[in-house]
Amino acid sequence: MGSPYGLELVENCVICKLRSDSFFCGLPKASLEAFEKIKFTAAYPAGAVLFVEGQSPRGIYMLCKGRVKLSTTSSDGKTLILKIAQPGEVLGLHATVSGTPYEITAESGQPCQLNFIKRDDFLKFLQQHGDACLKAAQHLSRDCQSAYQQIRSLGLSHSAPERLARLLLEWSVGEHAEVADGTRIKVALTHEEIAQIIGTSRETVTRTLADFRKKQIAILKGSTLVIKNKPLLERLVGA
Amino acid sequence: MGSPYGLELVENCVICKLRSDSFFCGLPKASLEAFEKIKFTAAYPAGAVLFVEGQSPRGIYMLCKGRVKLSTTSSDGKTLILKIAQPGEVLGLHATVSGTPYEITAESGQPCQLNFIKRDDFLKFLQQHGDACLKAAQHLSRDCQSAYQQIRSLGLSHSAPERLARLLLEWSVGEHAEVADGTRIKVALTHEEIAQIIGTSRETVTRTLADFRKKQIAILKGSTLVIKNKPLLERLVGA
DNA sequence: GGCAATGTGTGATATACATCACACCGAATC
DNA sequence: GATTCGGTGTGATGTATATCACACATTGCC
Repeated sequence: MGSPYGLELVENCVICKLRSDSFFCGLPKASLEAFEKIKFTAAYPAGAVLFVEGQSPRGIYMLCKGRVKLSTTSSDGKTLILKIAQPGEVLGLHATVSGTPYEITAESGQPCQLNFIKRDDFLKFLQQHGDACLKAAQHLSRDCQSAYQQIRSLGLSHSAPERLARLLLEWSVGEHAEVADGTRIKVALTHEEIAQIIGTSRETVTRTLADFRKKQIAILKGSTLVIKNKPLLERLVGA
Repeated sequence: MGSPYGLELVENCVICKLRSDSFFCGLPKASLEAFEKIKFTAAYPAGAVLFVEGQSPRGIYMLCKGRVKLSTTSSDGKTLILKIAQPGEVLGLHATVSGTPYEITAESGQPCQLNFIKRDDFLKFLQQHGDACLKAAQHLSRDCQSAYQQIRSLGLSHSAPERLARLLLEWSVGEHAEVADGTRIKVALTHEEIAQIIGTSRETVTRTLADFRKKQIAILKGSTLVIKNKPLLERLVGA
């Protein structure tokens, strides 16, 4: 019973402590047991590539633990990050359901535990378990939503500061800690990666962050972000 | 038996000539009859607003006939067009499935026939008919895909000409006619609307089209687009 | 310790494009 | 036939930001 990449593997979904309602594992017992039968649990190191855009879909990956970077790259090497997937998200779902190639690339940002399910098995599973199929539809809806949100951010904002402000605000609704002088958030991203999320250059991110710091709006130091003046951020996005 | 807005309404899905596999109406008989029971067929004039971003979801609209413009608008009035929906597409599906507000606005570009289904009825329908639920998942997958495609276009391209070229190429894979001097395509969009699709200004679209015309790449005259040099267009997108 | 490798800070320069401004054109409408 | 009105063509101008170019900081590694 090893623990590869420092992860404690949980093989059995029924007794798994990572379970949450947003997971497929939130399913009733009958479906969960069927899920259990077709899944392959595996651990991946940081930097592992789960699938690459253009590949035909092998199946879905359910993220139990860790973070996975979803991105797309242009022919000239420019990269755009679509999102950083959190535990509970299902990766490769749209490609698997529609049967068309993955349009995005998935790469683990840190050691991860994932459940893989082969496409055929998964489609059969969806056909036989209506509740699971509905869950799948809900997952897809959420993917659509976050995609639309990013389209808004890229297409409707006039400036890089605006997009950065929008990103910081998005982060602030997730997990964070309220401290005396603002909201503290953990971000494990480089300026380069932030640039790839908001579709700008690394230098612009650095400069804009410097500007935010000078204006006491928000301070990013190492991997801790402190938002000091949320109202001002909200003004920046034109809300 | 009137024909509002010049449309011949088809009330019965089973005998409907508009049916195609991509529709919900491609379902087997049992499900189709259930669908039939809960749907409301209606016709809308050009310019009718089906739903507005921010509204909580009333239900889905299945587009039988006509074109519907899906867009999103920023607080300062700038509009971005996500897509022009074609017959067979289901509108408002993600919001209805996830129960979150519509993030987009749907407006008919011409007289349309639509089937409306109330959210409660639709969710019950999905629960009871696994095949329909799978279809819904497939629809959502396709929505995701087209959203990702637009994200790529907005985030990874370096210039407006590149994005316009990409759009023209997208159009050329749809319905079109091969003529002596190129590929002829119908587009019922103004420069303004094209600008809103590729996220640029109206003037830039006009100028870029003028440039394409001068270089004998593509000519847009009225509502007919003729692509004269497809390879060159492909070079522009960096393919 | 020294030495890569990786990330961050900052200036100078060039340029694509938004924006403003206005002329023009065709199609409705009266 | 005149007149509005929505759409198109085109010039002038300003600005945000990409890009290049380095210096500096931090980390891990031999």
